[in-house]
Amino acid sequence: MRSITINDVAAKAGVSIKTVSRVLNREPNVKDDTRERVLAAVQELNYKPNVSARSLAGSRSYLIGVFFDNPSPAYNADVHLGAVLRCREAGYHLLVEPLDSTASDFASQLIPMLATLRVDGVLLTPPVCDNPVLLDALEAAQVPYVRVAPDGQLDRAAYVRMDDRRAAQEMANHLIDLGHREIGFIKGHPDHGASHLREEGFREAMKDHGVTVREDWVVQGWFSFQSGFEAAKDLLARPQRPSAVFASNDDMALGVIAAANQLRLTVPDDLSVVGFDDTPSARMVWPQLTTIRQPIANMAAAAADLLISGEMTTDDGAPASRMLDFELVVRDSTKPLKG
Amino acid sequence: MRSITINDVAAKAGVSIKTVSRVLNREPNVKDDTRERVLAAVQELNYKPNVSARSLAGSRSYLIGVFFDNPSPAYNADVHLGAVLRCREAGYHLLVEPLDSTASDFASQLIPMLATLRVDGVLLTPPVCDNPVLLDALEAAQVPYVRVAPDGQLDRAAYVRMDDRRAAQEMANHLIDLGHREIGFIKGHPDHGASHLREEGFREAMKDHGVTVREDWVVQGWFSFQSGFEAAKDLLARPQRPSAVFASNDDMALGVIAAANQLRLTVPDDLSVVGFDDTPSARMVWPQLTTIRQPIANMAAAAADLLISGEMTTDDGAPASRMLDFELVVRDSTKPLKG
DNA sequence: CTGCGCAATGACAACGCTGTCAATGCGAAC
DNA sequence: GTTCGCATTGACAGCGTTGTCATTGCGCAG
Repeated sequence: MRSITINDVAAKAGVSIKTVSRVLNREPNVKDDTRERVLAAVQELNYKPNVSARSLAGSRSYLIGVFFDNPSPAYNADVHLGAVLRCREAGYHLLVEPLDSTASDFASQLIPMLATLRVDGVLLTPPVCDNPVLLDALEAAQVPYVRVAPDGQLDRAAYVRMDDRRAAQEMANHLIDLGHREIGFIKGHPDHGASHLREEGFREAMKDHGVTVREDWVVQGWFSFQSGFEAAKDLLARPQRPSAVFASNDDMALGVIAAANQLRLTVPDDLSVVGFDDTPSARMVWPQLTTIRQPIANMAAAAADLLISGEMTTDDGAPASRMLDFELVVRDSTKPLKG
Repeated sequence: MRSITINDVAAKAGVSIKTVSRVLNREPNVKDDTRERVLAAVQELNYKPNVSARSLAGSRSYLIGVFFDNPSPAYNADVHLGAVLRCREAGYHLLVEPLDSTASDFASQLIPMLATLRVDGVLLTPPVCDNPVLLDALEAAQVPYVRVAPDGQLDRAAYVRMDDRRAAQEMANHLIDLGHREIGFIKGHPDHGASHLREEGFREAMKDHGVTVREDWVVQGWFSFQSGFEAAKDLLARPQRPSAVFASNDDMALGVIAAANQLRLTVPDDLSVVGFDDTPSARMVWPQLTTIRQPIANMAAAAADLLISGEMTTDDGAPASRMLDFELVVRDSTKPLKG
């Protein structure tokens, strides 16, 4: 099956291949008349340019890499989906590259890969988006990259994120609006910037409503089910216990629900529980979890956008960035405090 | 950053570029001496061939596509991971292509994509691996493909799978070994071949041990949490209820646990529950779920292997296939029947 | 009517590799 | 010593596109 080349199109449209190339690449200086004739031929022959030839001849590869080392498959899947969809619109394709950032030869594995592929850019998701070794390597290889939900070094490169702080604030407001005052909080992994933002948001909401945070009800967690389970068993076994628990992510919130079940507490009657992330598991329990939906796919799409359009810096030279909206998803794990 | 080309290597090794190419592609008729000299130069310069140039000049693209339309992100992630790892070893890269098989222009979207990319092969996962439109399109475009865990039409093309039937049998054996005789079964989505295999395995194990299957305890589910939840609420509310429930997948098993919790039944004390798949959520509940771990990543790796090696048919012309081992994962949701 | 300037188009090399085929080297057979 | 055959190597032409630069066409000022 010999496939259709630019020559076939050129012949059919009665122009040179270069003119076809110009039309395809939206270059200026083509008469409208000619352009239409070419497009018609393209359509009729169902011509699709050969990516390999394009990238060999030109500067772009029409390939975007996604690097990740995230334990949550749901997160990765959302990133892929969002990015793929946007890429497809622009004729790009997505190359996925799981990374093992714990490996010592991590970076030395990477650079050759970049050299082989000549991707037009890469999309970095947590936690690799905050790996300085990786960022250095990318910059050294002059590969453009956009970070999704980075923790810090925001002035280093373009990024897309959501407002964790304000989301946590809204979540806390939700609990307070339901009448809760005795609210426990389970912190996330201290190495994750989001942990701190979420805690800050929680504290801010409490302060705004003049509710005191009981520090002995603020306990450390590690973003894992197990850590949430144990933190909750500790918290809920005390003589005085909160009427609501705000876990910094869903996995821990599920741990809280499991612990409550074990202690014969009914959620949400005896205890309201909220999480953060809206992972698939959040709906795999009863009661289904009230949580914050991160716009992961949209963030990835926005990141792909920046990469494809090349708008990696603002006019004044600072890294471009996008802040996307989250969504408070109220389900069955929260309930107004009984009179 | 001009990158290193085959010319640089050839110059350094003092041979022609064609000889370098021979070494790199493991072609015969190169003196050991020469080969070593070339490899040394490759090593020293850290040369990596340009994929675009390779695929333009040669027949292979060193790209493998993964098509999927699976609602479970964890499943997809495992597939990607397994495939990527194997691909990387062989210098291949993975292109992910989520498909929307419900879209009407599904196939017409697809063919151009294949034409553009010239992938060396594609990996098909459920449910798209059983989509006849897709298979037809791939065959028409002469794109080799390997199916992971296909339902039927096994003589059509190469595939990799596990023994759902025997896995279900072992799972049932586990329950029977624990002393359970009153076992409920929640069927999976009737359109999925695995549903039937799992049910058969269950029935076979029961028969082997001379235990009668109570047909009123065999209820229909749809592989979703909700369907498991509702099936279990029905099943467990009856005057006579089973001492164990075998759900055809984890999502439904989690539904069973949730229903049990709601009915104030303690798992596993009052009821043993088992699932199938070992999804991440299986560990996000208490008690953690006894289940079957599918070798998803390994299946994907094996599929990539077949694609890369080109061993798509056996010597007698039949499609190649691989059957991989599963694993029974015993956790906390099963317990010996009391007295 | 001529000439200038810019828009529109095309010819051709280059991208980095592989496939084809010719050239060379070398040992064995005569 | 010659010749033949095969193992080894290299020269060169593509692969299908884009970049560069030359050429053509055309409207408008002089």
